[in-house]
Amino acid sequence: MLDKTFDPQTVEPAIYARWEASGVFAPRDEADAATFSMVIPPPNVTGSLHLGHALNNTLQDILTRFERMRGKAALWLPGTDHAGIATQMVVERQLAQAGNIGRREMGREAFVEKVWEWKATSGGTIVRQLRRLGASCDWSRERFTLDEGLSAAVRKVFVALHKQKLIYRDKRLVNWDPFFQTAISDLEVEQREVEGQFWHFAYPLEDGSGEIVVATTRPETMLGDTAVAVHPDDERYRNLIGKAVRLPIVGRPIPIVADEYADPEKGSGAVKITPAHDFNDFKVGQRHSLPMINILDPFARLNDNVPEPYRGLDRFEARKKVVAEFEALGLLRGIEKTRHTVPHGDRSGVVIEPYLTDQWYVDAATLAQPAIRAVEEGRTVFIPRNWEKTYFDWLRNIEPWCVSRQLWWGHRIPAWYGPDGQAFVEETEAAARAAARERYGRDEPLTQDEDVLDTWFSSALWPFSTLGWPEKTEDLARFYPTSTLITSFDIIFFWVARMMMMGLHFMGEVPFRRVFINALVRDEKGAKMSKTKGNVVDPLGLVDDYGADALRFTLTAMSGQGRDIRLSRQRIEGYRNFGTKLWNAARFCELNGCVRVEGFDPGAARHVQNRWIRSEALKTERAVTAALEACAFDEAAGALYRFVWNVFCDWRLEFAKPILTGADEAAKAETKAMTAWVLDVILRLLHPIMPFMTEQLWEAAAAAGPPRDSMLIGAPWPALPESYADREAEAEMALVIAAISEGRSVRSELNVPPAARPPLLVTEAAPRQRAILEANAAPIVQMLRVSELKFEAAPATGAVPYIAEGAAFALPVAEFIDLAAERARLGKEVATLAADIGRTAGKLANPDFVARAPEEVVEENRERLAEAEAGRARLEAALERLQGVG
RNA sequence: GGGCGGCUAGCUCAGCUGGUCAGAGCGCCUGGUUUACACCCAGGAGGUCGGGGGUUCGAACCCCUCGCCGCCCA
Repeated sequence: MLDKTFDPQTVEPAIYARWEASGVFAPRDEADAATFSMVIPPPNVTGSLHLGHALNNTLQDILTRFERMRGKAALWLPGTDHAGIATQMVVERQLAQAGNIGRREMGREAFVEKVWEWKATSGGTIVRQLRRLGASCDWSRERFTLDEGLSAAVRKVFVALHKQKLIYRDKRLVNWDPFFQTAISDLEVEQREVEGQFWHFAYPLEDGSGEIVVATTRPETMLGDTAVAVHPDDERYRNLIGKAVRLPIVGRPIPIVADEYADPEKGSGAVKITPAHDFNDFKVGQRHSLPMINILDPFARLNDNVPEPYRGLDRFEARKKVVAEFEALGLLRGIEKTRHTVPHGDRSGVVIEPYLTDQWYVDAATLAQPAIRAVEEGRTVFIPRNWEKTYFDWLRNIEPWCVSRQLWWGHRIPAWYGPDGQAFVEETEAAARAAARERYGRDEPLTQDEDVLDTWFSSALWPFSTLGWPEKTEDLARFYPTSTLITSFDIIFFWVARMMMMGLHFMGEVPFRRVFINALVRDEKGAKMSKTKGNVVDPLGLVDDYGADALRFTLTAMSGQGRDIRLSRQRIEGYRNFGTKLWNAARFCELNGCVRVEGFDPGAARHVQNRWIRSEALKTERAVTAALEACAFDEAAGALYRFVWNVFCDWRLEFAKPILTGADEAAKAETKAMTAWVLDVILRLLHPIMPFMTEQLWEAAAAAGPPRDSMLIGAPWPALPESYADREAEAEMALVIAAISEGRSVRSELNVPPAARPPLLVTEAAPRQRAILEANAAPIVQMLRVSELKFEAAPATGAVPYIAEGAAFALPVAEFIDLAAERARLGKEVATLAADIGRTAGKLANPDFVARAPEEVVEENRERLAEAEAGRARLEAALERLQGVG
């Protein structure tokens, strides 16, 4: 016997444990089964579940469960990402809080050991949380980007790309994060618009013949200036090109060069050039072979390349001092307020410095070409398609990817340097030694590169490294390329594009056939959730309050493409109620003996209501299947919601009641069996979205009737035959439903007391309609709360007429009704019909419409007009009779 | 500056290839002891589909333009 309500708190974890123990999360072994595979976007080991994860993983789980039920060998491979900077930061902070010695004092080896300790105890919280959500991933294949196998893949890829000259070491400007003292990639830089100032500085010409004014938002960089640039066509400065200015404070003479980078329209038209600290200036410096003077240390303090009083100063201190000194020298020509964009580290939040260092780069432009083609040719498809544009834009303008990071937590770069600085890039130290011996003719001491690789470098290999590459594993052969990737738009560049590049390069095939980009979850006011704003909603709190099923259904129903999700508790409550509704429907079935019958053939049903609900179930199955195949998750949820609540509960079960209490034993037996069958179909169709409650109900229904072959998670998807469709039954029931609905409206609008039981008169009906109404008299009587169904003309006065599906009905309720109310109702009905008639007649009166519109549309309008006119005539007649009475 | 998305009932959103397309849920209002369900049932009110222009026999849907709002890139 089912409890009064579903109790997710206790039931869900127990069900999950049973699923997990049963081994059903692993792909089935059958060799000839079609495969479905998907890798999880690996969350950071430091992370905990937020709503974005909840949505993303719910959708993945839906697909996995769907395909598993369809009999495919379905693999959803989980894992986590070592998240270089983030993890290092977490552990450093923890060490500091515990009063421990810092990372640098501790040394690399000891620190990395601490991080592993941390990972063992606190890492992977999120993986446990995914279980609470119901994620049916194959935990036996769980991976971590720093696993031995994945590390081997990283080394192999790095070495191979190096030998192919697609990875190289170069001295270039990087985005330097002074907080972490590491280089970061372009993508990890956030451009923030801030209030700033332009300081106008005068640089005296060396020959004393005047000055040239430059403006800057970063005054301290002037200490590293090595030129002033003017536009070659700028008349004002033409005669100064080739001359020099004496750099104030520093005293260094620097040349005035002609370069188109200088914009005559901006400021004075002259621009100071600091090649070692600005990306544009760097290019100018290269064009004019200017010296590049690095004036910063890794902490963004000024180094020994600046005058003594500035050495060791923080960059912002130095800025103030430079401005003060210019002012003292009488060379400050003005200060102007401005809004400008300043690069900030996305993790550290500090201002990023362009910084000249040696780093490893991936030749992304070359690797991007096949990645672009694959999407152009549709070998990988984005859903929604619009995102392809974003993908192309980025890949077509891609810059070299700086992959080295000055961190300790990550994959150490497999490069060893000889005494002369020669790099030997090999998968192992032994191989590097061998290579060195070859070059030097003897063993020389080698030192390994101190740096590690960008975390995204290992994530880029995720779709094949997790399947065992570089080993030729069975999994790799079976599951690569993966079927679908479900992820969020914000990592199309970081991750999706890079997986495409690496997958194509090393596997020769795209890493996934489809990329579904899911929505962004916001708070109910539409704001992006962020820790700093404090509006982050913890999904597990919602799971505790409403159950995982309710949260999953909510996220799914709201996951429409191209729109953000604004999540509110009210909404979740609504879908929790939906679950309760289903639960109660199942209780009804149980209470009324709607038990599954061995060998029951829905196709052989005779009773119109059973043929009808079978036909409706078929439509729903088709809609849900098509929606899930197309990743239209919200449509699947919507179709199920409507079917369960508005068809099955609102109508089917109500129709069943008179049969179940009636005397027709054959109809009763058929109705019970059909009801149980439909409930089973519902449970199966709904299972991917609401796995817990459906599993529970599946088990409960197994108490009676034939035994179950498996848990619901392993049950086959209902692929119903087309022969279950029954247009005739649908049309019949449409009339019955309309007769009841319209009749209810009449009663309600005229305030007929609920207890009143007038007869329902059918005053006009086609012979077929008459037969249908006769056959369905029982449910109509019960659901419309009338005494009986009679086929006769309405009495001259006091019967309230209404129209449904072209048939005319009347309720003789004269004694209850307020004539004014009835007049108002009829008046309104007539007005509605008149408006419709006006619109339709107008169309038909238009010769262009009749001539140009398709014949079927014209015909449809003719029928519509005729029906509306007939209805209006009847209601007007009624209105007239009423006038007579009133 | 370039690109993308949004602007439909009080709120959150559906409306797929132009022709019952003006819808749903929540909220609101009115009824309800119909033995599955008040996390419910029945009924109802609410919108000139952001503004303007155009294409078309016909536009929430296509085109142009303007206006806000959000995001991405430079």
